[in-house]
Amino acid sequence: MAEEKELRYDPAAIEPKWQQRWAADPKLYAAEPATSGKPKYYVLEMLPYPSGQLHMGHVRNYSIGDALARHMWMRGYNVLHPMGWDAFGLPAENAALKNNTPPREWTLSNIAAMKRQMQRLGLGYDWATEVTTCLPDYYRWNQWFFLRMYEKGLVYRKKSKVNWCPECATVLANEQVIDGRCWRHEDTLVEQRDLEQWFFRITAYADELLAGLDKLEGWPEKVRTMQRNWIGRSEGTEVDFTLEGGTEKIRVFTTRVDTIFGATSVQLAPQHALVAALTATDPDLNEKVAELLDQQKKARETGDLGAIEKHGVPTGRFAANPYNGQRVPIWVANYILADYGTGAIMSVPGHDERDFEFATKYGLPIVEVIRPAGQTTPVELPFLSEEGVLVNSGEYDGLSCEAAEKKLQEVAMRGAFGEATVTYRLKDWGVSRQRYWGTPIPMVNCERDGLVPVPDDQLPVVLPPQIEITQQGGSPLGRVPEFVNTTCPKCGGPARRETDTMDTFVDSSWYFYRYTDAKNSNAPFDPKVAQYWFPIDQYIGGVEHAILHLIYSRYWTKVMRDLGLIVNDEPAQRLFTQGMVIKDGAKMSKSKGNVVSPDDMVARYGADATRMYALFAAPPDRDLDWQEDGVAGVSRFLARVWRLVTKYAPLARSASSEAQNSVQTGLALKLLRKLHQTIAKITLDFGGRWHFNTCVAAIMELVNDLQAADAQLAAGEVPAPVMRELLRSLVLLLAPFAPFLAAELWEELGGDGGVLRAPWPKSDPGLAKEDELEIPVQINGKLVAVVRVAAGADPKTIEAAALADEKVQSRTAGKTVAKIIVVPGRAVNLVVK
RNA sequence: GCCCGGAUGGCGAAAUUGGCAGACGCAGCGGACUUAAAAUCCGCAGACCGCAAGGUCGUGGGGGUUCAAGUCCCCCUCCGGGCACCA
Repeated sequence: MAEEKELRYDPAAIEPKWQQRWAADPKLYAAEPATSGKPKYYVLEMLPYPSGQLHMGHVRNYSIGDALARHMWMRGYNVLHPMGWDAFGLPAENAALKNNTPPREWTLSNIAAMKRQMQRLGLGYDWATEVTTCLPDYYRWNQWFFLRMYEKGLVYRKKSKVNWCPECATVLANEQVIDGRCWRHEDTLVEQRDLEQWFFRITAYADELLAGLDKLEGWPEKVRTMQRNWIGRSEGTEVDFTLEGGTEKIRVFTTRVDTIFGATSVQLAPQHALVAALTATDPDLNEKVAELLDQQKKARETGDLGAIEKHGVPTGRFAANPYNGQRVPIWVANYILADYGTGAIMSVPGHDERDFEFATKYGLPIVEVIRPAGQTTPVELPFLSEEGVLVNSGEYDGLSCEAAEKKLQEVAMRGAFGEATVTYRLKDWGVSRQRYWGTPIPMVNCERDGLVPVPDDQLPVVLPPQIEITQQGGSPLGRVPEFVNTTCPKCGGPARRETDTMDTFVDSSWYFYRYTDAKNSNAPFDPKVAQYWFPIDQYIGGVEHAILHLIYSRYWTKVMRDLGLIVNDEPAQRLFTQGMVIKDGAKMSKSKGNVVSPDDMVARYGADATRMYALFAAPPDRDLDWQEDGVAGVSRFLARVWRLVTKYAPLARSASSEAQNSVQTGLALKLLRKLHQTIAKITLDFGGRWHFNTCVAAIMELVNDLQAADAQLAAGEVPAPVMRELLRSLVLLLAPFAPFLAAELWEELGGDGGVLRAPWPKSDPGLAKEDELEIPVQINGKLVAVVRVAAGADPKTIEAAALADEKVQSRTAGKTVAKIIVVPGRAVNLVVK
């Protein structure tokens, strides 16, 4: 009875046992110092928000990273594999409102719960380097960076139109507004408000952020494209049109200055500064402009700005084209964006689709100024190509578009009515949040000295621990007098602290540097240590961070480099974005009711089976369809491994020599060959392709082969040293995917030092090579037979073998073999007529 | 509209350079073991025709290149994601 029990694979017994043993060995997953002499490898999964529960997306993300980390440890690398918590943010305040729990308490207990889940999953993190962004020893460095950036002119304050989410009761960055809605509240329309805000000058690095993308070859093309679009660099020309009957200039931005002789109107955004002046005396016009503004606002709110119907009103005023003095009407239009370019455009209906649509609607003239080279008759309008020559453009006629652009820019510069410019879609990063649970901005406002930075020796500006969270608007910190009231660091007089906190994306912009030196209380990190570990060798996370986090952290890296803290230009060498976890055709979410709890899976099948299924069900970059039956299947497989290894472990342990020294023929050779093929396949995949689904499949094949030979193995047909190599290697191959079972079986096989420090098996190409091959024989491209030939057989031998085959002979009898194609090692094809 | 992915059995998927389509797993069917069941083990399994031997068709659709196409080229459809009056 006792024996029978022992033969059952019982993850509920094995896994907690190893979890405890690992917890008792804090050095196990710890990185070694730079002096270790080993090559370094920094593998990082994106740190989670401590919501309280891991979801399957986390499990998948961390299973990928942990498999890689374990593999690299076994390959002898000095591995840094840390974990932390993106612990500031609004949900903690919402929870405080709902449950009357302080945000700090709520957050820290969630962290404890999720950490337990991670440990139960057997994820190999070095908890000594854990980073929790809501603790003062971390966020003081956010403040420190803020001050350094302030000194460098990278932080500034201005009153501006900002995105306001009524639900969050705070400002949002542009990056946090999706289709006019809040990124956290899909149903909540974002409002525009005028507020004094702190900004990070990310646009100062726009060009470098863009250029750097070309060098990030280890990043998915998709992410690079998204960032390129987001930065939205556009080269063009700014040109001043002169207001008729006034001195004002109307500066327009265009990427097609070569078409300027075709401009038949100037279009202003409803918010354009000039509009108010032009409409001041005309209430009727004023009302119409208000309508345009309203349409634009509505379209922005519903997210389909692109589908807005174009409306415009003529102002009755005119402007002069600076190149030829031509008089064109000034309109106000709802499709002109105030915050892009100069908020004013020249309308060239002959060569711009939108302008064409607008001009057609309102009966404005449409003039041809570009024509395909060599064509003598007018071209059909609108003609949108940039390949052509100028017509109807006075002295510039006959120039190519490209040449005309250069020439016209020069003329504008000389005439001081315009210049070549670059415009970006990217805006500066607004970081002020009117929330409590975030990093206090380290500035004070003195009645005498104005804005004064908090000196370094007064950091951190600590968040008051006890605060009543209410739904009142405005910054909660503003209602805490003992926080607000302070003295001016400059004059010692009374002053008020800044009460806004920083966007939580500040926290995650540099957290991965802190891991390298997490306990440092004198600096954010030691530059020498960071230099050793950076850039991150492999960063793994969801594609949803392609713009927000991944652009901010690239920016931060460049700023830190210019502050002299680091030497790398980019944070991560390689980025991997894993697919989503799907169930029943939809992304797992509470609202869809299709959430599978990792805890349930672990309780039912164990951590190994849960993790291994997450790697087996699909390649990591694709979406994964969660099917619980599949987890059960992986669990059955692990049980099979367990029975097989425990059954033959005594035999393997009895081996007194290495497998190389024993005779390798028959079954032993066959199994060793399969083993070495499997090692080669998996090792190759870890090198970058990462199709862990096929790695697991390959291990299954190996186990199937061993299982099929069970009777012969039991009869002792395979010598002990070979069994030892087979089983040990099997366990080592399994170790990155099923760490608990591997640890247990490694011990069972008498392996010492723990499986994580055991060297990754090496494939012997001589052993892996087949000595006989099956070659498909086709006739006119159709498979008719398979012939066996020696591995190195020359084409003649293969051809002869193919022709000798019975089926081939019967198919070719009485016919002419016109041609024989032999691809050695691959195929034979007979062309028969 | 533009830019990325993707479409292969009942299901998740595999095929790394153009060379046996469907590895591996799930679900299914049959068998062994068992009084029985569970567990385990062995076997079958793309579709259609056929008792069988065997044959025909088959990787979203249409065309093409090639001795040979899931894979390369052209056109189209559908699904997922991103961007979108950005002048």
